[in-house]
Amino acid sequence: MDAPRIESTLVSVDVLALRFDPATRAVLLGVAPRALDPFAGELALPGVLLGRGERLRDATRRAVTGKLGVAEEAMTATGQLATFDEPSRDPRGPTLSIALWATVDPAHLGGAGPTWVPLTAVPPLAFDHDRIVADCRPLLADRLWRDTAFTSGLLGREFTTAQALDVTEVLTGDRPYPANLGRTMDRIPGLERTEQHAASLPKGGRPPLVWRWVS
Amino acid sequence: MDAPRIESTLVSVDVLALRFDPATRAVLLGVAPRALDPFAGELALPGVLLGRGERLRDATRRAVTGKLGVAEEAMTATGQLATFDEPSRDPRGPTLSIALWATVDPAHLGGAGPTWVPLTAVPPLAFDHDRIVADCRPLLADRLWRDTAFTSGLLGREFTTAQALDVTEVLTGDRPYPANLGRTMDRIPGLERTEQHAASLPKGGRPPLVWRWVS
DNA sequence: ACAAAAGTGTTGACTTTACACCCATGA
DNA sequence: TCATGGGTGTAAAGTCAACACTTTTGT
Repeated sequence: MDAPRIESTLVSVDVLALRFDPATRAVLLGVAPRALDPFAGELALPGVLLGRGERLRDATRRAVTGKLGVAEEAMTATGQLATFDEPSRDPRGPTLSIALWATVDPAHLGGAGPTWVPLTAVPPLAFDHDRIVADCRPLLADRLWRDTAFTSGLLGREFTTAQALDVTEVLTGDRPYPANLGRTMDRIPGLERTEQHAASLPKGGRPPLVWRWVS
Repeated sequence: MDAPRIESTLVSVDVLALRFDPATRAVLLGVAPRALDPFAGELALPGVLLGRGERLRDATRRAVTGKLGVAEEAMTATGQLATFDEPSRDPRGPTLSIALWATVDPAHLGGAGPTWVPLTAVPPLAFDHDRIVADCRPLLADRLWRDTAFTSGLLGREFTTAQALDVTEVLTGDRPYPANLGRTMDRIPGLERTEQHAASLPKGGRPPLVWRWVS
């Protein structure tokens, strides 16, 4: 807090960019092959060095647009997860890593395809990113249905019960009964069940309800 | 994550150093008057600039021993809370602040007295430290009885039901029934009720049970 | 004995979980 | 009309809050 006596730390922002894919019923994590020296060519979380005076949210945006090639408008929400301070995590030297989540709306995805891998089957990543993903998974699960920014960012403004079931299953590890999840969602302020039903599924079956965020 | 294009951010570590005082039945926050230029003389959370390659826990230790004059052995546990990134929070320039908690054992307190203020009545602090304390309060309350390192650090290796009631009241805002808190504690792994009873209270009344951490 | 404060047992309300049954759709 | 899968209602199980009552101390 006083005069810097030693050279200050580098701070990187590493992002868990998430989107839900209704077709494969999976939550996908955005990763990109590294362009430069350490771990060049290997997959890694999108990350940037935090600029002086830069806000975490802006750095997150920079990482997702720059490294993943996702359009700015596609980013729906962001938030903090945790900080990783292992000095050896970057071979170039000690670097603090602040992990954040960001949700991406598949509808506004540009053409250039970043690599999206299922959150349930993340391949080995560069640096300590495997550990970051592993440590942050329970934090993400905890946010679902309790942090509305996160939940609505992931599911979009409108979604069906079936999609809600899928997302919950991926993040928490088990699939709730549809009835019970419906009651959970009924208790969430700003979320309402509509009269609409989604287009029915290829295999038949009753078409699911559509839910919508209002606030 | 690549070559630094802009000057990197300064990172400070600001600590919510907490101890429980059975005599006044209060949770106390350690603060210290600032020695140097910005806000000199005003009270502030103990904080230091994070050194290059320094671990957060070490910086926390440095802040608590250096700024509060608390002995190294008195620090019982530490943990992360949140990161504050408002660029204008430090008049000297943009500085990231990582807030952490640390628990201090009153038994090992040195002679030199830092300022301990009740967590329920924190005076105005320098920088944005008022905001940090306000934002972190619910995070602390959430950790009680769920994070054993935090809880045992705050209450010590042995404590009475009465003290547990007091700490819970300060952090959560209302005082549970002794019976119900006892049942909550029964469910915590590593915590056991002993056969001992504490010395009785000045005003009379039944002496409370002693609880002890085992693991 | 009385007041104070902690501990015990129990009850009712509420929440969570589970499941049997009903409905809507494609094949 | 059958298989598929979501929706409804409900009942059992579990959790939580409240309180009457008992126990142990100081005065």
